[in-house]
Amino acid sequence: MKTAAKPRRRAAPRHPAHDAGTRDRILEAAGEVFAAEGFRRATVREICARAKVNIAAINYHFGDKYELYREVFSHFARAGIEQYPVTFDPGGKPEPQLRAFCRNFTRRLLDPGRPAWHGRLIAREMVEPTPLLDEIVKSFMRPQWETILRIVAANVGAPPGSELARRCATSLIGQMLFQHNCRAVIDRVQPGQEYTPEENDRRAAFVAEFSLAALRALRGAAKRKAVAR
Amino acid sequence: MKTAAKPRRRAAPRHPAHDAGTRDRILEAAGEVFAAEGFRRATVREICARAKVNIAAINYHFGDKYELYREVFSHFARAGIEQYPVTFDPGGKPEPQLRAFCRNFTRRLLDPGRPAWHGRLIAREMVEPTPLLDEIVKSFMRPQWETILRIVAANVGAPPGSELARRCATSLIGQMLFQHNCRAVIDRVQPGQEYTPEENDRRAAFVAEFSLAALRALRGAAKRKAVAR
Amino acid sequence: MKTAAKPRRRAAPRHPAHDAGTRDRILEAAGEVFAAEGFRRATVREICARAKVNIAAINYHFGDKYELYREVFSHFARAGIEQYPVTFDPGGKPEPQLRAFCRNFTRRLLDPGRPAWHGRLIAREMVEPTPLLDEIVKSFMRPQWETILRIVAANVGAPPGSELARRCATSLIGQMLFQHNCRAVIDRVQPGQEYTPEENDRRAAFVAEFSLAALRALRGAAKRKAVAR
Amino acid sequence: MKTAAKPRRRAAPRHPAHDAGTRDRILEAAGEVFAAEGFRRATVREICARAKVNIAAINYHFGDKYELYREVFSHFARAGIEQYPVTFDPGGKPEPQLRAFCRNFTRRLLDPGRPAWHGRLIAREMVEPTPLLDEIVKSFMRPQWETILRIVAANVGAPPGSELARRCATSLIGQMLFQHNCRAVIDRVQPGQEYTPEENDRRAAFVAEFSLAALRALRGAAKRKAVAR
DNA sequence: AATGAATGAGCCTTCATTCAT
DNA sequence: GATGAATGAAGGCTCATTCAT
Repeated sequence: MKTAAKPRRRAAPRHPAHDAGTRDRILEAAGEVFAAEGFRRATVREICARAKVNIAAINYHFGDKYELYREVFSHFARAGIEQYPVTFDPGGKPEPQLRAFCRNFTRRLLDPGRPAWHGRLIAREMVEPTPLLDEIVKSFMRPQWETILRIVAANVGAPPGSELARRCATSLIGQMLFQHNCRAVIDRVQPGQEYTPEENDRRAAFVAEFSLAALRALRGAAKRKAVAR
Repeated sequence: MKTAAKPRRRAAPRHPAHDAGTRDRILEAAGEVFAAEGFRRATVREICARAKVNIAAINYHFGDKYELYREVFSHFARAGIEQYPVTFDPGGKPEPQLRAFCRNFTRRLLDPGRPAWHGRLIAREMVEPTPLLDEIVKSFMRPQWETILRIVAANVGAPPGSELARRCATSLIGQMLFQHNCRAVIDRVQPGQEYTPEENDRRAAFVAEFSLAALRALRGAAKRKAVAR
Repeated sequence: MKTAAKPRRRAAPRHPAHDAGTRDRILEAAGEVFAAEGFRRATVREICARAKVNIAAINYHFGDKYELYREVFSHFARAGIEQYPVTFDPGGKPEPQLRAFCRNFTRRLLDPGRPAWHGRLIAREMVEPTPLLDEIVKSFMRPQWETILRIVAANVGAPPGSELARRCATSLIGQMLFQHNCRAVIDRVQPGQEYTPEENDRRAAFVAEFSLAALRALRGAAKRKAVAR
Repeated sequence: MKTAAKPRRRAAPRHPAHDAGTRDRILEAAGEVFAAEGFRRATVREICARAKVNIAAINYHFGDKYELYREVFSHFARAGIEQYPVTFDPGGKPEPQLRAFCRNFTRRLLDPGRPAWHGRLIAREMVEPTPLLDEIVKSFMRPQWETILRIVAANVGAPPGSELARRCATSLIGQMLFQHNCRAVIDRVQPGQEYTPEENDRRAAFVAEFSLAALRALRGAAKRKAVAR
């Protein structure tokens, strides 16, 4: 992760379909390891071992560890978004949209499979930022954040740009991220947690209902306040 | 992080007013660095440099890096708890208790001062556990978790052991921890954040109101459901 | 000297004629240093300096200092045994066998050349044991000890399992090992020692004659005692 | 163990009979540790811990670790020699003298008690010499070596200065030192060894008889050779 | 006379990276 | 296109020693 230019970074390989993909195997293994360990704790040796490639392959294909990390991120970005989209339909009913958002967001964090890696990479990045964070924020988080803001805003009956909407969205996301980032503690304080898809969906559903209850109440309060004025 | 006993660890210095306390300077610097970087990323060299002591001083006073970490934790534990207590008064009103809890918990995480390091150490420990975590859970988190559970339970009208109470408490804590752990992202997505004591209290107040609204609604729902049966 | 498996240890290099063998240079230098200093006092820095390789090369090729040590041991074991074998021929005459054993054993300890390192490593291990000792005893010493016991037993006319044979063999080996392990003292008390191959053979011959005289006498005594009964 | 002069070394303490002897406690503990571990592996921390004195006490009383080692050596020299003397009586019978020497020498090496430390220090010094060795040789070993030579010479019927006598004496001592220095191996190859005083005396007796048998035979051979001329 | 505290050199190891096929 | 080998920086830790009471 040098700050200076990377003189030795190669472009994408000239013959991308060579042997079923050394490069792809690395991306796969790296996704796994980065998602599980974060950027810093992940080691290139571990990644190469899992990908069954030489340790120099990372440097050859990606330049350095950090560039690999970037590639991994954008490589899984598409899969993650396609599988667990966050969309806002102005004509749709607000509550189901929020429920869907919670479900997809939670799956992205807690499901063990590959498409979930993307969500986990972002979660990691929140806790342990790398220089990539700025790019992620610009290209990825901000748009989704706007979407979420609109969903929440529609539920709470306040403009997406309002402080109220922002705070509500923050509360909503915090509840879900906590369940992933702090799993080590949750599992110790409340032993016997399961992370089956069904149980994860129950978690998501609870967060949705908890938050919807809050949003409804706050919407009412906001209205009453407005009326009172 | 040896598993065997540490025969060489010293007790507190006999001449506490030696020269402003090398040992204390180390604890101070270590608190700073551990809170900011976490156990693994923190280096003893950095800590010693900040404390302006020789690198071997850590070995002398604490045995090794991990024992220093433990010591830092318990050193700031007292200050953190005294300053920002979490208590439950069975005779008190549930809602103010929850508001007080939110305020203290948030301060412990977001205030820039020293007594807040304790909260931050725990937050770090959640994201990047060390063997200390098991001890912390047993001696520190579990009791506080029980307290929080009771506060939440009193608000939602369900027994502290119920799944409902547990899920609500999880949601509550997640909202607050998120604001600390993911500050790097929040500050980028919502630029212009301030972390003055006043603003932190406002954050706490919002989480409290958001959650109280949810709890009230869930309490009603639970009751209605009970009646309906 | 980890107890766990060493996943990262490499097999012998695929391109053995790389540049005269970094790996071999390390083994050579390590043999030299370990034989001269013992495991603990030998430093990887010294070894790498002599081998003119980077200090991390040891980690790359062998995992850690202790694994290097093991490798050095077995690397020189073959040479040492092939060059200076210890065998027992049941049909052969006992006395020449004992003389040959003394000659080979002594050469293994005192000859300045490389094949003698093996004997010296074992001599070191006797004085300053490492965990490797248990392995050496099992895989290497015990078989040779049995051989020596049989040679001695044939000379003294007692079964190899008898206490007499064991004590005699111990005396025999002690005489030779002393000349290597305690060379520092011998050279000072009896200045002017030479360690030419010829002189070493004379040492061996004396130990053989000294011991044979003793064995013959003990054999006679044992017989007479047996007759007397 | 600097080679330069020791500027900070204190003379013996001014009030030697202060409190039952911090200094003596250090000597005692150091004897124990040095005898068991050798100079280099022994640590001042371990010694101070056993002596229950501050770690700086060694420096205060002895200057540095090496000077302590010297003091320990000469401190126990007297006790060792008095308890296990090596003497030669020109009028005495040679064989009992050799038996006595073997017994005393072996006790000095294998007995667990304090007076044996001195012998063990010397044995250590043989295997792992320090600069002290030269002094020991001059002041201590050489005289004893002469005595032993005379005993052996009287038994083998050759002049003490002869090569024969020297070689015989070397063989004799080697047998005994081996049993101490290489105990780690002996115990593994021949499990079940005991080191009771009685058993140690049996070891000594065997070495004596083994060597006496050899010496007698060599004496005869030497005579016959002389007659033949 | 004695000590707790502090020091600096040195050790083994790990890691991402780069060299030379 | 791919790899085994090699590198240098950095990290945690231990030790004998010295400082300042």
